[in-house]
Amino acid sequence: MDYEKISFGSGNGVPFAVIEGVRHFDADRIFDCGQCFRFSSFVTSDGHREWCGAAGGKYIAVRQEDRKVTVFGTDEQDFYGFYHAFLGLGDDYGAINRDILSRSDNPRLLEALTAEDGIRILKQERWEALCSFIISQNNNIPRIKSLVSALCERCGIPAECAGMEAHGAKEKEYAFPSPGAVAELGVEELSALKTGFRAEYIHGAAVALAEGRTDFESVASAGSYAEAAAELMALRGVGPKVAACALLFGFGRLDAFPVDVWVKRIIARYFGENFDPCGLGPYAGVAQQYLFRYERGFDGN
DNA sequence: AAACAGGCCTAAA
DNA sequence: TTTAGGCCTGTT
Repeated sequence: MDYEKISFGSGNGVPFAVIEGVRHFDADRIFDCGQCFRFSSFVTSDGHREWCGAAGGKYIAVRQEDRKVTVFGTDEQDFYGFYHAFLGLGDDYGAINRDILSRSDNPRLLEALTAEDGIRILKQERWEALCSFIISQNNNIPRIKSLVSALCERCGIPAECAGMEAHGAKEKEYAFPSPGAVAELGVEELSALKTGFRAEYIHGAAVALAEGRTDFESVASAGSYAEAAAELMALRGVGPKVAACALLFGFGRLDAFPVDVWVKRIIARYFGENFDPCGLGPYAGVAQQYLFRYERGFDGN
């Protein structure tokens, strides 16, 4: 495992978890690589930079000091119930990196992995991941963030954030809304949130989930990547890229390999025409994130 | 001002 | 089966 010890405490009425001796964990790279849209960096009054946002029904703040990571806003029960997996701490990135490198001698991949080591694939909630990436199409990241945040404020239930003002929480913070809540909004209201042509995609997916016509359990237990992706792509507005992102970031399918314009460029330039992501093995999606972030570059917002 | 932003759908070869 | 346009909206 990639850490030595986890302990818990509380201060100023805020519970926290402390992960010590972490390796392959870089909060900046994790939260600033385009995989999630609800976290932003915040500098506390005592000068600590943290990544803060709502996930798992609560507002949390992640602070990293070298090999020590503190997660504010979670107690032991929440932590093992959600945030441990959310932060990818159940995955062994030392082993993942070795596996990736054992399958490819591509110099660009080695370079990217070396430069971007510390990225971990967040295990986000399934619907949040799917819905967010439906929204992402033909949008840039700042706008995706603002649309997702508008949606949460419009119909998400309040996220627990007591005592978290010192970590950048506003008076009210909101969890990502359930499919039912989004379905109830209707296409009109979704449109009013400036989601544009995606409004009917979002609504259709929300209804399919709420009615159980699309079943995430079934997607999660699909025998192959292709089957899982096909179930998601039955939804209007969900193509190969959005499905891959949902599976990678929401279902823990680390073999999912989203191909967007950047990755297309990377493949063309460094890998060649007959590139097959399957060749990168069961952690191809992790490799994709290394390559993607290395190529694109992020500046921390 | 025109082009583009982490795609997808539809129509047409 | 593959390939062009068009698409809401906002920013540069």
